[in-house]
Amino acid sequence: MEVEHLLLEPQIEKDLSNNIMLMGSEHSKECLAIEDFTFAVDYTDCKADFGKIYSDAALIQKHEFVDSMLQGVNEGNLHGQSNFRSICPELFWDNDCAESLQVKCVSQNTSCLRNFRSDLQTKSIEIHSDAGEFSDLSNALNSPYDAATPDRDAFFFDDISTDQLPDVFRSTLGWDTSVEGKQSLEHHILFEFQNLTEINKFSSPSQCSSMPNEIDDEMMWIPKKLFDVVSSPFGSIFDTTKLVVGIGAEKPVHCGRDVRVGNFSEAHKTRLGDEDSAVITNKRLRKPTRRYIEETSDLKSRCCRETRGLVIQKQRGLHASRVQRRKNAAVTGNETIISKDEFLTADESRATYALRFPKSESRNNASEDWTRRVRNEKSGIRRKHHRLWTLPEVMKLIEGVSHYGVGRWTDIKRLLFATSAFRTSVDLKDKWRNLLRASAAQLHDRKQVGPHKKHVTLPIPQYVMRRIRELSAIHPYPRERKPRALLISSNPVFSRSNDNSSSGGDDDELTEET
DNA sequence: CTTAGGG
DNA sequence: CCCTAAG
Repeated sequence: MEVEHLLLEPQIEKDLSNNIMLMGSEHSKECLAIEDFTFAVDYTDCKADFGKIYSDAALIQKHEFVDSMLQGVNEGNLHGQSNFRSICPELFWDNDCAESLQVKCVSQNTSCLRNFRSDLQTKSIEIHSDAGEFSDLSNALNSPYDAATPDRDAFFFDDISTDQLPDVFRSTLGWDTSVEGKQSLEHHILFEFQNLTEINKFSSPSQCSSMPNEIDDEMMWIPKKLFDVVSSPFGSIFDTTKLVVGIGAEKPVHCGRDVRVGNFSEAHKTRLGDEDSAVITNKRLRKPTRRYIEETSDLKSRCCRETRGLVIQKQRGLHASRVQRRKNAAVTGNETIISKDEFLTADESRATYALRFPKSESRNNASEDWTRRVRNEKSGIRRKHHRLWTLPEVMKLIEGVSHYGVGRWTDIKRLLFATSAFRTSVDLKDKWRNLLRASAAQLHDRKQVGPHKKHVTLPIPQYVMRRIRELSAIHPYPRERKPRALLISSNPVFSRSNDNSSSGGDDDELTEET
């Protein structure tokens, strides 16, 4: 039943005008209001106010979109996908859990209204649109709109010093960045953070398993400019209506694993030889772990797709400074196994967008990063599957716990992490345990040590921490480590009352510890 | 197979 | 993140 209502047809249907109307300015408030404000309270008293940050952008984006749709309707010679998304950035739920309206910009000749994939809660239609006027996030952040909300970034980066930003980036997004400069980094983080959602969407196993490839082809083209800038503070995973609208691309970026690369093959064959790109070997250096095998087979079955891959040893982060990566050795996986398609994808993407998206290859095969290995490390036993938890994932986990309660990890995994093959239910459990510890430790830290503890780990926003604590009160973690004194003291007392005759004096030794 | 818990 | 006991 949980799933059933997710499969319901959204009200937004084939009628294009309805779609336009829905996104019109006069309806913006309804759009923002219909959602379940799970974090409404937090918004009001929290600095890291994503809602305020992004709601503005959302409105702007809606206006922009409507405008250009009305203006450039007849000029569409683009074949790109437009994604217009209005969701809460901290609620980057998988799209399985929400309805998505996808508006596609196609050429005039092929224009038609088409609704497919309704079984996936994704409404797709094709319209005319000239996306040339759309700006990407960088522009948006520097646009006149910025004046209205000059410091919306500041909400998020308030407490983060400049030299910590790279760490913040890495822990939030899961990979390193080479961007330098406070402003650039902040924008970069925000941008990548948003893009993350889009990637998750496209790596949905339901898509690859149930959708014909030819449709995937279209679905996977990511617009060159701004494909996911907008967010607004609404939505819980279970009743979120996402308006996914993006901007058409002149040159498509390939993203995700579920797509045919098409005629890129030749170009990539040559590219494979480039010293810059990668060294390819046919063998795997280590025997795969059990987990690796499981995940591989899991992916295989899910995607009904050939998974015969190449083993690619490649330097990640070609554009990042080595020094910086060395510092974060634990996260620096140099050995990556990805399928051929994915590699090609990444390469193409990097070649095209190296300047703007230095790490776009990481993002593009983010769904495959679970195959990453951590090499060397002082001969130490490294974790072969270390994949940092991103903030969106943490938010999903929290929402899952709030809906299911603690302990129903497989349920949470099924509904919220269905697209994340690398997150097992055990991982969710572990992460929750760690989150509890972190949230508890944070309280202590305030009183105790200095304010600067060096954000090596993901800087979880305060409101997230608060929510975790709320949940931990509602759903106490099973047997969360009691102080040892309690355990020791309780047992002897109990046994003494029942067992007077045999052991009288010995008990005192044990109970002394109280 | 899932969950809890130790490491 | 890994491993394993227990149900």
